[in-house]
Amino acid sequence: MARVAKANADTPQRILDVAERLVQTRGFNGFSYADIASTLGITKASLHYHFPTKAALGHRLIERYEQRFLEALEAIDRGGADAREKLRRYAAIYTDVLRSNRMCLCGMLASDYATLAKPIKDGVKHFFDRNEQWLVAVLEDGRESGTLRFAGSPDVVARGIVGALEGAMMLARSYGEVARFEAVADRLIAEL
Amino acid sequence: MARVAKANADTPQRILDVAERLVQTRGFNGFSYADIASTLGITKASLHYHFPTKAALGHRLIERYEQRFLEALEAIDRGGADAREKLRRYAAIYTDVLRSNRMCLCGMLASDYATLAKPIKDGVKHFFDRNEQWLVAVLEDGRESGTLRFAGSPDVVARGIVGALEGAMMLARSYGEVARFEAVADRLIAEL
DNA sequence: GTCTATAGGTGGATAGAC
DNA sequence: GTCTATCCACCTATAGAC
Repeated sequence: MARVAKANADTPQRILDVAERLVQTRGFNGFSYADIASTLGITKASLHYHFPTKAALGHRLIERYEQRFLEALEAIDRGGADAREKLRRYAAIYTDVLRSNRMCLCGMLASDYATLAKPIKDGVKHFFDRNEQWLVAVLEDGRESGTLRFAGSPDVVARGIVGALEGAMMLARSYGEVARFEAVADRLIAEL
Repeated sequence: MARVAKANADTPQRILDVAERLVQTRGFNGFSYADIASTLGITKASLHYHFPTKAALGHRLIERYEQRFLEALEAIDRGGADAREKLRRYAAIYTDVLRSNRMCLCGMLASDYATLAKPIKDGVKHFFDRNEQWLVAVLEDGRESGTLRFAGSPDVVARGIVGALEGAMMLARSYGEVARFEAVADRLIAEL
């Protein structure tokens, strides 16, 4: 017989949910196990049972985030949109994150980079590598089909897009103005 | 009679120098008074004499950083270069910071934004406001003189430039590749 | 203006009962 | 798997001698 639905998801997932929000809003050095514990109503000791160290928690956080991000990119690919519309949907992922007053998890970790453990550093770079790869494919497709027009290598353009969206996101969040991000993102895509 | 030159600059400046580097590399929550003290060979108590609280130190840090940044912009204005060359020199400021393995101080503080005291938050926004104002003037001048060509309002373009440079800087620093930043910055300016 | 000493709190992390 | 209790290192900050 199927288990009766629990009111709460399993504890590791709930821990990751809270930790993810904290990293996205306060940075990796801006929260503690005590913050997560008090939010969930459990003790710090329980957290350490599921994630022995903060570095281990951070590593799992990044794995899950990338996994979900890649799934979102695959969903865009399955949508059958043209290259320009794919870029719009890519930017819309950022907009959605920003609407909840959060930064991109990896954008946040990129600024904390110097203080992070090696596996987390590698996770951050891997995330951005995958983003760039996806964008390069979209840009090449768009250029070939005549949907997009741009000078220079798709590689540099892709890096420019990721950087521009991450940067615009960080600034818009400081001002508390999502519209700031949207205006910049719209223009960025319109220029291609 | 002139004072004999001291081997060290006055203590407050030396404290600010060290703290600035720490914020630019590790973020505001990634360093402590102990880090500054050990670097300078003085005690934490002495630091508190010059800067009572960490927030006060951060506030002074941002004031000094903006002051120097504005001086650099004035130097560009005095150089008599055309609008495009002014943008190149603007980007070169970022490149120089990045070469010393640092992030922009305010870009770093923007990611720590949620954890900062109000005066520091205001300082961050003020810094970016001034950047945008300067860029808008350059963009308008470039458009009128025919040196630059771009669609949309100078305001949005200016915000796009600041965000793109800050974001590209943060990513390039994670990869430890200044060239990554330069390629993106060059293309950004070439597209105008 | 810099020191010693310390307060009072919080950080990540562990041992062992239940 | 969660708890109580605890460790110890570190945090920001202050008091008071020199």
